[in-house]
This record gives sequence, C-alpha cells and structure tokens, in this order.
Amino acid sequence: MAKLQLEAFLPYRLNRIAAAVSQDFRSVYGPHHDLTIPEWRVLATLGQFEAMSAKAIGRHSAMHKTKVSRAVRALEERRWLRRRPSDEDRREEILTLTSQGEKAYRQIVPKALAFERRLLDQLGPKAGLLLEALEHLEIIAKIAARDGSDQT
Amino acid sequence: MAKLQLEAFLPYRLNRIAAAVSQDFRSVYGPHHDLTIPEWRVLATLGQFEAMSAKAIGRHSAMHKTKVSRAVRALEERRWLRRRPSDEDRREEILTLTSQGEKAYRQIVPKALAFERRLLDQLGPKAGLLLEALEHLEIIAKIAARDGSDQT
DNA sequence: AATGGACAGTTACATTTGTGACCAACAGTG
DNA sequence: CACTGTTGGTCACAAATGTAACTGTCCATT
Repeated sequence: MAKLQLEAFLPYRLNRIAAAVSQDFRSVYGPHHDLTIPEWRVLATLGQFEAMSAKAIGRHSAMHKTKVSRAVRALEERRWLRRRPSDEDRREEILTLTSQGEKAYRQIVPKALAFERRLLDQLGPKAGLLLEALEHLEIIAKIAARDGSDQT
Repeated sequence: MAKLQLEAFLPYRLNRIAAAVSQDFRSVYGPHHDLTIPEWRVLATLGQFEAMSAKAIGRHSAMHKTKVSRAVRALEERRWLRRRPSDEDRREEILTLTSQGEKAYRQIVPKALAFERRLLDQLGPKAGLLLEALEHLEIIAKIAARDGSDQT
C-alpha cells in the first residue's frame, strides 16, 4: 500500500509550523495585552495605515468581514480604536486608533519585530532562502490572486 | 511611530500560506470524500502505522485529544476504522482502518503526494531550500520538544 | 424620483474547537 | 490489598469561527 508520512507532508508541516510560531508569538502580546489574533491583525493594520474601513482591513489582513467586525468591536470596547462615519460613503466607517490604541501598538511592535528577528537569526544564513521560498509559495498558492479570500 | 508591515510579518505570512495550502489541498480529498482536516490526519496516521491508540495518533498528528476523539468517532460511523480494546491496557483502544478505510486511504494518498509534488515542482530549485528551512523552523519553534503540544 | 442590483457592516444561527470535569483503569506505595 | 496519583478517553459546557440573512446606503437605469 502506498504510504504517506504525515510528519513530512508539506501542508501538514506548514500548518504545524504556522501554529507553533503563532503560539510563540502570542507570548509577545498575550501576557501584556491579551489580544486575540484577529484583534492583533486589526491593530497592526490600523497602526500601519492610520485610517481605514473595516472592509479594507479585512482585505489587507486576510480576514472575513465578520471576524473583522468582531475584532473591531472588541477593540472599540477597549477604547483602542474609534469609528467615524465616512463622508464619501455613509455605509462605511473610518476606523482609527485612539491614543491608547497607538500606545499599545507602539509597545507591541518592537517586541513583534524582535521576535521575528530572533526567529530569522536562529535560522542563520537560511533565513533569506526561506523568505524567498515563502514569496514563491505565496504566489503559487494563489494568495496574491485571492486578496483576502483566506477569510478563515 | 515604529511600524510593522503585516503582510511581510513572518507569523502572519506563515499562517496565510498554511491556510491557503490547506485550502487548496482540501480540493484533493474534499470533493470525493468530504473529510475534515482532523479526520484526514487520523486516516493518514492509521494508514501509516496500521494500528494505534487515540493518544498515539494525537501525539503523531499534533492534535488535542478531544479533536482526535471526535475525528475517530466520525470515521468509525463512516465505517472507515474499527476499535478494539487493548489487552495490555484496558483504558485504551487500538484503532485500525477497515477495508473501506484502507480503500479510501489508497485513493487519497496518491492524490496527496501528487499535490505536494506539484507544489514543489512549481517552486523549482528553491524547493529543496524551503524544505531545509522548514526543518530548521520546526526545530526553532520547538515543535520537536513539544511532541503534540500544538493540540489546536 | 422610482426601481433594482451591489455593497459595508451587523446580527442570528450553526458548526467547530478549546477547557475542564469526569470515569474507568493503571501503577506505585504503604 | 487499600490509598493515592496518573492516564486514556469521553462528555458537557464555553468560546471562536463560518454562513446566511438582513439593514441601510450607494449607484445605475428608467
């Protein structure tokens, strides 16, 4: 019978690695701020772009709109972001970080970057190759074409 | 303000890639057999090792025991696997694939391997580097040390 | 302006997953 | 043997996520 070694199977390994890295990364923002991943993504996106609609956040951070909606509400209740209606299109709301939100963002970002750097440093010379390969994978897995269609 | 580009951030990219690849992979077994990922992992593990306890499956496939328990039940109801009590330890049950289960396994495995091969072929010469880098990442992310602690 | 389709965002409901309690069986100690 | 702690597995409940319907708004056509 043809066999498959699960532990060597690429989709499985990718999932496992992604989960483990995410889990470790949680130690960066978890203990201090108790964020979920969707909340972190919204925070990161708003920190990066200043002002944005929920729709645009979902597109950029590859999340389904309900996930964004819930994360936005949670962050709003925490007073980390504020909504204001858009003048151009009254269906959408423009979201921006409050000063509290920016403060949290400024606290987390250096830690996040340090975390990433540590990971890449540990990879040593292979780091560059990994990043190149991931870029290819992103294209192959048609992530570019989907633009937010992960939505999981 | 220090910024972070989410789309270039390693944990985010890994998650996104893993999700996209898993999603694509689903097209391999989804349309024909309608398996969930946990079910696929149990099937793959039993196909690989013939007979195993639920605990051992969880360890090998990095799943929490409740997830395994549910997947096992689903496969049992589908008559793809059978349980029998262990002689050595009457707490555990030895799980094996039925002939139906083996048949499904034999149908899916070649497709899975072809899927993986296609992915690696598309990566071209970078494929080997990716696999090497992933191996390193697996060690760095302490996956080896955890042995099933993903459990998500 | 009135009609109808598309779209941003929320909500309700269903499904999946995680957490902790639990049961029965083990294993060691006295 | 009891007694205690641990372990394989399940179950009930809670939390997270996906799906689909719905609201209000936009926009194109009439």
